[in-house]
Amino acid sequence: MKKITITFPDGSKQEFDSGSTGGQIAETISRGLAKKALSVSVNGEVWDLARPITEDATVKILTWENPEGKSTYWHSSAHLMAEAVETLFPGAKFGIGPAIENGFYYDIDMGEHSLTNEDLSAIESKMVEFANRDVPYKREEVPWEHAVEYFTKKGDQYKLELLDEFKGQKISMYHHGNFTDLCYGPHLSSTGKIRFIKLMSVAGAYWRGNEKNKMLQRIYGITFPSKQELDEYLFRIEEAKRRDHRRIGAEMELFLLTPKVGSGLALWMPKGTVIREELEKFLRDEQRKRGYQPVVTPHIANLELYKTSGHYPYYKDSQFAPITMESGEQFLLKPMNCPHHHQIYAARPRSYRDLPIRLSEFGTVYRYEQSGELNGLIRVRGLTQDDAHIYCAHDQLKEEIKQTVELTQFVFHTFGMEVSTRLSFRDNKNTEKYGGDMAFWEQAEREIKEVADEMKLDYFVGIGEASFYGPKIDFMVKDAIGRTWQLGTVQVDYVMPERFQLEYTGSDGLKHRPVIIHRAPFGSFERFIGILIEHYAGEFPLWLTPVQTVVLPITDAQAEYGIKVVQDLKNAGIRTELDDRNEKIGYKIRDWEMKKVPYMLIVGEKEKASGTVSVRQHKKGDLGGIALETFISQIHEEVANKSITV
RNA sequence: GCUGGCGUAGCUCAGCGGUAGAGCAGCGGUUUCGUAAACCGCAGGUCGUCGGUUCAAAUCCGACCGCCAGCUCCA
Repeated sequence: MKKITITFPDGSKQEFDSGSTGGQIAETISRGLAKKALSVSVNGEVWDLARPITEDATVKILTWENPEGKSTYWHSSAHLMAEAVETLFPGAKFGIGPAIENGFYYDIDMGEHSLTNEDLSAIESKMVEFANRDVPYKREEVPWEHAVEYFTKKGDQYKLELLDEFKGQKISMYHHGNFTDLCYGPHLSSTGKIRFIKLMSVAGAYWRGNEKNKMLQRIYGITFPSKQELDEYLFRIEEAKRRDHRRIGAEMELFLLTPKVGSGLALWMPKGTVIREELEKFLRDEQRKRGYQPVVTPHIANLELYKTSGHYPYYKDSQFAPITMESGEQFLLKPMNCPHHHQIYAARPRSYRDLPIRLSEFGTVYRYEQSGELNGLIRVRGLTQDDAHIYCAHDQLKEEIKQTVELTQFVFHTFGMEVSTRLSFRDNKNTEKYGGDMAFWEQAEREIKEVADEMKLDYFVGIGEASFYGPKIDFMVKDAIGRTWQLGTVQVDYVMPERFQLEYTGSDGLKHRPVIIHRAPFGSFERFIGILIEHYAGEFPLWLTPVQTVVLPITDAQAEYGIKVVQDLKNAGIRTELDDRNEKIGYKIRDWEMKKVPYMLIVGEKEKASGTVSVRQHKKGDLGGIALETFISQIHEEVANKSITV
């Protein structure tokens, strides 16, 4: 019998009979591992445990602890779900059914039938029943014609369409129970490993992600080997719901979205405005330190300006229609601040001595986002960017990029958010999406990568994520419950200087083109505050929170003292309210606890007599009595430090 | 924009062919109270809008509007 050498992740090697399977190899390592094994990585490719290995290979047994193992588990779950659907709805036609980050889905053409929640429960029960039969998943490799014949007979046009791409190749099919699917694999050894099943939702999805294609019904589900993990997952979903900025925003009266004003047009209420202004102040101060010059520009501009920039034709569909005057002049509600800033740059001849010029503006822009895209503050139609444009000479570019990256990182760290970095480059296969000379693009991408390397950023590259005028560095932040959001951006632009014929005179006396950096650490105040609300679950750090302290007199006898305390706090620049309602102290405490106010100052006879306040901290409880002046200086310190309480 | 689901009091929800309900919030009164809900009372809704079916529509049907989830898009 031929022998093969298997290399393990720790570098150790062992001989096996040729044709040994991943499952058998796992057995020789340990019983426990064999039991936990879901699939096996063979030379970096994920295989079924039952697939024979016939050549020397590097092998890693994959379990629930490995992303690839989870993926195998969920992919098999998708097949199990497909079997349940086919049993309950004969004639259903199947698109694709992959594992995703959290669980799996299957896109299904159900003909006229729309799936209901009852259907989902029925499918879920069927899945449990089928899983309990504990039948094996079997891989079979068949000639292409054979696969075509099978799906033709079954009438599954989607699978046939997929098969078109593999003409003449060997096709792998997977069988389990009464279900057969076209599939690369890999799969679990048997359905019995799938233990706890939850179908989450059903939604429409275009076949192959193309909106010209038919919309299929997509069922999302997730499965786990243990009840505990399922419960934890469901709990996380509840937690995300609890943090929903739309709910908290309404409860805390931060902002208002009403159809009476218009979809996606947020009104900032007094308390939300406090947060917004604190954020503005924070950034304004940081930018001033870094040599930015604030500018202000109007909300509309001549349409020609946006024809010059290229924004108008390119984003026509997502802009509010131009305003046409009787004279024939046309104006556009501004979708971008850049062309305005470019005009300020171009207002007079510039010397190399002036550069870099950093123009900043909290500029409000309007974009007609598709109705289905609107989402609370996260996606709106009127938004204010923390925008800036840096005009610099080419030899200043890398240093300027570095500074903007540093500013962005500083900003996110202030909020206690973990940042990861994506270099967003163009997709070479789809060049008509991008403006300008491709030589500039190559240069810009190279420079961005150099900066990222020099700064030792831990980055990944996103192909096809560039904007139409240049590559970007995008910052993805992780919030308090582990979700990632794309926020800040730094973009290098060689295109707009060309389009606007921007120039400066160099030390050589000749005209040169500047390079522009577009950057926005928050992105927009709307989106950023929406994310902050969810990140903090409405429990903002003291420097941001709309109401920092509330004074609670115990009875009317301390009302006057309460008023004095409130006034002292206000004089000290602390945002304070007085709760002199005729209610018991327990009631008031409960009320303000739910309003997430960081500090309650309870004043009774004792405090009145001694000129102190009894401090109760949100979620922490009674901290005891303290002199008012001491409390004020503690608050000042906490605000100045921008302490994070999460 | 597309597919599906949902629109009942400020909020959370019940009612699902036969005169619109509860809790919380609000307002009035009593109570003046020490660290997460005192008590009594009052008020509040053309049941998203418009049309249709019916003796009768919050309830059934249709269109529109809005919201939610997903898809597509995101300068």
